[in-house]
Amino acid sequence: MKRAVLIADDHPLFRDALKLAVAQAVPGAQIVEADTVHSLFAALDAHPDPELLLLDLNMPGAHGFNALVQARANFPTVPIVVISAREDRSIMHRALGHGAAAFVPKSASIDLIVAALRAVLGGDTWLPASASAGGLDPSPLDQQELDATARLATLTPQQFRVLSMLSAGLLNKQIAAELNVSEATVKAHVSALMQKLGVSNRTQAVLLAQRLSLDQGSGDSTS
Amino acid sequence: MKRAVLIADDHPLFRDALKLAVAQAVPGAQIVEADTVHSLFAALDAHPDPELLLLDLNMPGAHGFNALVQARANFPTVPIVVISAREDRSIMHRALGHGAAAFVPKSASIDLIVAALRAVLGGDTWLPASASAGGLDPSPLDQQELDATARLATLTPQQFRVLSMLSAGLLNKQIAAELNVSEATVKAHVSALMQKLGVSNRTQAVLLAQRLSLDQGSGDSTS
DNA sequence: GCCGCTATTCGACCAAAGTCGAATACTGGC
DNA sequence: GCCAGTATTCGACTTTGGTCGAATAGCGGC
Repeated sequence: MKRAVLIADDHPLFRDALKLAVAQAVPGAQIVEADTVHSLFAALDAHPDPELLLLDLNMPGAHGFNALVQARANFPTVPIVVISAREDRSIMHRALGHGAAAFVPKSASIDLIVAALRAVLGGDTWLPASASAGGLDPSPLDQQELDATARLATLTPQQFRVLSMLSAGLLNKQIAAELNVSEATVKAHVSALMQKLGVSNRTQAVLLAQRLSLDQGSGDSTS
Repeated sequence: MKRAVLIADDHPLFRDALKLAVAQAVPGAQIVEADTVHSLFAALDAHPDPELLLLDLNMPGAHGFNALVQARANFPTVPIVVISAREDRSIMHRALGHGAAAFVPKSASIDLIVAALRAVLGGDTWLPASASAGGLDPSPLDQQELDATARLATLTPQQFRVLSMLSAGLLNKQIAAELNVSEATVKAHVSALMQKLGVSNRTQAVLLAQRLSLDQGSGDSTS
């Protein structure tokens, strides 16, 4: 059986465009589509070792780099090409910092996308020319953010699910019902993930998770 | 005793510029300065009924519209002129939506600032020309955000302090020590503010508070 | 196969969070 | 001054959250 290529984007038209690009870069590939974060992970469970994952940062259920970080944590071997409508250099470098193999702006031409996919399949990383143009810092990727990402990456799949439910403000009881386990189990997961994240209560865990979820472009402080 | 004019900005040079403007608009005014959110509220306690408050959105301790909302909640009668380095129309209208009487970009000339101060002292609201230029929507100010702001505005001063400490991930015990009250009191405040915010546990309260703290300009979804 | 490692699960126990009722104090209107 | 409404405070009780120790299951290496 051929290894699959996963396309995760909530916009059908854009998925079609990506399919064209994939067909050129990986002739005969089995293409699997997802339009939400939930269906993406369902697809990943069904195809645990895809050749490539094309991931839109702005999908229903996706907040900031959460989906990327979670995918990287659970399927570390899958090369991920991040797609986004935002094109600032900051977000490109942060995507790579979070483990993406390439960043493709939605405004890119098919040819450019194909070039990116080929580079990634060859084991390279890839960025559009605009990412390095303009000089200035190559984005040190905020130390706190790097740290937080490293911690998040050590979470197990279940712990990830629990954390995301924590971040929705759910009670342990509700999480237990959702996951069909006992409340004791949820508590154990919460304890474990809090230790990994280096925090001492659920609120701090949620706060840490939130920091990765929001792309506050900011960059103010001019006077 | 003359009523005071408060200037809250962390940049000394810019405070000087604002002082010049205030001196022109309110001759002989007693000017009180603050460079952090903390010192701003100390100044408000010392001068509970200032004639005017000039507030920079980007100060140490200030996250998003929090300082503005908190000041409005505790000192509803004080007209507030918001200062910011950001100049997008969105932020201007949101500032007014959160109760500011005027919005002044940091790039504005002294004359413009004076005009704004005079308008506010006369009871008017004031926006730079660029706020209405460019057509498009007059900013419906996200329904959720309006709602959250309305709820936050009903909090008492103590409840506000408690909420901000909740948002730092502190335990009730730590908050109690900080405020020199018993843990039971903190719990009572937490219960009260949760009811006002329409949430059922501290994590949800923190989540709601966070939503107002981050100005993620976003506005994506182009394909 | 056997062993060590980790993920997942759980129950029992203690600590923290949240509810309820109530007392005190302060404010603004009459 | 008096009253109504609200802010602030607290103790007692209940619910939820978090720790500890432990059992089971799966996975990769030797």
